[in-house]
Amino acid sequence: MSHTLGPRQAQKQQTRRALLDAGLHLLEAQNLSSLGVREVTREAGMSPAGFYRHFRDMADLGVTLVEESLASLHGMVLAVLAGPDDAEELIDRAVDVVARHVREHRAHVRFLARERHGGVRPVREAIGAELARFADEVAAALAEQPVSEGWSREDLLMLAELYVEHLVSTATAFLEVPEDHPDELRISLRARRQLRLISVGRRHWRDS
Amino acid sequence: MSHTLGPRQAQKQQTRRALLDAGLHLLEAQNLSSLGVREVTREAGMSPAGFYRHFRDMADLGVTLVEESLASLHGMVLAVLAGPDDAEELIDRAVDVVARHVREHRAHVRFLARERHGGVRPVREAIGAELARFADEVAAALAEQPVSEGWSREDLLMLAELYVEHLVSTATAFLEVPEDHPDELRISLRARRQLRLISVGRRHWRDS
DNA sequence: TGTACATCAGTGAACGCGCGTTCACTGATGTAC
DNA sequence: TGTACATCAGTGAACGCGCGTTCACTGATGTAC
Repeated sequence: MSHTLGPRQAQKQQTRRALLDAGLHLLEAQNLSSLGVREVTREAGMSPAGFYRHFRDMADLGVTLVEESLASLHGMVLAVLAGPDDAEELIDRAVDVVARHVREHRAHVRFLARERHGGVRPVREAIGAELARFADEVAAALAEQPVSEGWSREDLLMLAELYVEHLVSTATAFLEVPEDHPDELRISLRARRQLRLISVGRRHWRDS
Repeated sequence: MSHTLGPRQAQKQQTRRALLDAGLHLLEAQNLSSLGVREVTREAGMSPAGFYRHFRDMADLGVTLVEESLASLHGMVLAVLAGPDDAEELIDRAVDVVARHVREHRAHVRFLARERHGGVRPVREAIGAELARFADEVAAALAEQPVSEGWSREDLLMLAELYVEHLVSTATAFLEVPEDHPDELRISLRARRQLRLISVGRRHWRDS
């Protein structure tokens, strides 16, 4: 049960959120490895020392951001995969879900793209672990689809990893274009076409 | 003609190289956006002020690194694509070329992966432009292959972009594993299998 | 070849500045009775 | 309900430090004659 927090805890959570939001905002224009404690607290409107009531250091704040960055996408993509069998429809829905996720969580997605190979080890590793988990779940979802009959666990995982990489690269392509820019359509179409090609390969995998 | 440089110019080039190497080395553990002028000059064994005889700022040094980072891979991949028609053989060679490139230019590849979505705009844009050019060249090379008969320019480009993304993600997968680690084999096998799947899709693209 | 002057890569000192972290503090919230 | 004490989120001052950039300099290299 989610028993209501006392005023003290509620205030603390609010400050914590302000710090995370301030960080997220500043990270649109720089890397975590150059983000400063004073910079974040200034943006959040509090004194520098207060930072340490919430996070040990910037890497700690970063790891928290990783956890919340992939959360919603996870569920939505898996829901799509559990949907209709029709390949075309599945592809369209998957690409739409990614496009929407980028539109609604732009800063989070940018953060993930930026820090996935970034210079802060704990954050990099957290992102890697999340994506690996995601690929496992996608593999499990693929296994449920009729097309996957006769596929080994190993091949399903390599396919899932191909899909996850493709999803990530599609999301980052959306990021490279300003919001509501006409190029968004070009990116969607290309992503769909690539997924269709992979889908064709999948159907003819065994008999070739 | 490459007329020999006088001692003065030769010395200058050597210092410049020392700065680039120092930067490259330091960037194994951090992002460009947190790399300092004093840090690089200290590593290169010279005084801070000397930096400005070679680069306007760190972004300038970064753009130089981008240019030299993709140079050798470019040529090698295109050479592979112009090679034998046999898909299996092509795939094996391509993956080997990537694996070798990562082994021989680890710091450069890490730099590209790290700064591709990093916080330094000119560098990010330089990498994006290089990769776009690379995709164009791959598309042109694909057009020469018999399998591509009947493919539109547009579809060839979307396929080329899929290949380039896959190449990049394979390269970064190699980076995530220590040098000469047994997992390198796992990554190679997975990459080959994924390329094979794409190749199957390609062969059945039109008649599906 | 020698001489007199020009160039310019790299130096070392200096500047003002913002950084991360610590500390004792304060006052609102929580708790025990 | 009221009172007396405990907790602890956020403050403001202080610290020592390394930063980017500038500047006048030096001495080796280049060039004109």
